[in-house]
Amino acid sequence: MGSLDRSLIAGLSVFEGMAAADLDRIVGQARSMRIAKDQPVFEQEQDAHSFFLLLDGHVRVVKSTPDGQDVTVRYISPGELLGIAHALGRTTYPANAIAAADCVVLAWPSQLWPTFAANFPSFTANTYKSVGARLQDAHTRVIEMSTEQVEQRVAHALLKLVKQSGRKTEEGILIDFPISRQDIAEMTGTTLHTVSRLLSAWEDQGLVKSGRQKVTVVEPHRLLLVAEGRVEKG
Amino acid sequence: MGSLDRSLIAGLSVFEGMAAADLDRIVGQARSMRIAKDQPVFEQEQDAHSFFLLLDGHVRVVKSTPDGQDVTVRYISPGELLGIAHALGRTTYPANAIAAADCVVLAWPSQLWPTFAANFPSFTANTYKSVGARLQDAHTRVIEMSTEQVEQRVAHALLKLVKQSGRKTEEGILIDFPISRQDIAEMTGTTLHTVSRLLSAWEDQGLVKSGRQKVTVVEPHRLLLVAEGRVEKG
DNA sequence: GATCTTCTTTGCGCTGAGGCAAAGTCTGTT
DNA sequence: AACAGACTTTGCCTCAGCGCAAAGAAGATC
Repeated sequence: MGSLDRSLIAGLSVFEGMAAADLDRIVGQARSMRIAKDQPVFEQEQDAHSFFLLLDGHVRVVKSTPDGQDVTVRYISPGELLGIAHALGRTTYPANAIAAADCVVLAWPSQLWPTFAANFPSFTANTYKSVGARLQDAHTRVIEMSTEQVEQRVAHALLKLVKQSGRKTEEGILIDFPISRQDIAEMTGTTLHTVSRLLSAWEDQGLVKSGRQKVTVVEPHRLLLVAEGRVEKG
Repeated sequence: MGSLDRSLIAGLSVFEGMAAADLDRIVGQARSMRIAKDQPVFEQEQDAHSFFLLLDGHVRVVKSTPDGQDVTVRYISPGELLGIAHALGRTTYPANAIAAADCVVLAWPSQLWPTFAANFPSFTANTYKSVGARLQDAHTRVIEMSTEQVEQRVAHALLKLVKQSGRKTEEGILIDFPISRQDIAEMTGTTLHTVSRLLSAWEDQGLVKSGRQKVTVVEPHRLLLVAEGRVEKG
């Protein structure tokens, strides 16, 4: 596996406040893996043997319902942990994690977690801080689903993706990995048809430009107005 | 405040696996408080000065949207922690916690959290385990909101309340604290009108009995069928 | 026991958004 | 360059569930 060194992880928020020697000790126990687009990082119900850090690429976390519908729980960007089931007292993964683009991850055996927790208090604290943020996000999601119309939810979802993985282009801000209408529908609790209609309408108004598995937000400010429901239908 | 002793908390799952002496040390630093029905335990945005353990009663955790709608995040039963913002890296409470019935809580200053985390590893692990369960619940909630009809969601909500706070009576299982149609609506992302209509229909079919701020589930099994969408409308 | 307040029920009309169906478009492959 | 497969667009119809409105209980208060 060759030379993993701390430069891979130094500077990431989960490792904030840690000594270089500790980073070395942590990286030293990791295994680096490449995961091709559309391949799983881990799967729902599977024994949670490892936890991961995404170094490059994008991962989609999806839960499948008994009757076969998929709901996207979150998208993961480089620098974030995933699969930390053991840190939350679970022994299996609660969802499927699928590479939304080619990825590079670091993997640690889950049994290292207790040791890490005991020896690297700021790593632990940072990790739980990010768990707190996820819980927060999940609640925000519930609130959006409870109180907003589909149009607002889709707008919010795009803005979140843009913030998290936006890349500036001359046309606007591009969501920097392939994402289909269906994917957006699974994030917002609607159908690909409705998402398609919304994107078409927004394109007519000059808010976004979109194509096959590709969305560019042209006017984030106006899209935010839509997200906040402060725009009447035209 | 008098004599708090470990018998108050021994046996609760968050304190599982802890020595009696440690329980004493923990309880010794707590303050016990009574909170009357409809009074706040803590409020959204407020500085998270303390974290709490509910000893008796029921607490409703509610988030308010900017435009004044309320969404209930969860109901808390005796034995559960609440307000552990600091353990998740936050300095303010993320929501309002309101006594749904008269309550007794223990309170610890938040600044004790790091000490507890360092000195009582199994308490810490148990706490994060319960956070994991909450995250799980929140995701389940998102999935329900995404894939189920209102009828199923309300049925699921009632079953969850029954499981969590049900008391057997001769008529069925009573949800053991006052809960209005509005409260149920805020848990399920619908309106009190729709909840009222559903309860009326279910009452006609003999699934539940309900009254002012009171719901009794008469036939949990049949209600579960409704929750799972395996029943056609009659 | 009369009044007030809060909670609940129910009727009616409307509409946002889903289901179905079919056609269009893009990409990679042979 | 034609084909296959995957993704997207759009039209039309339908209906679950919301908004509005008004009336009906059940407690609470004095």
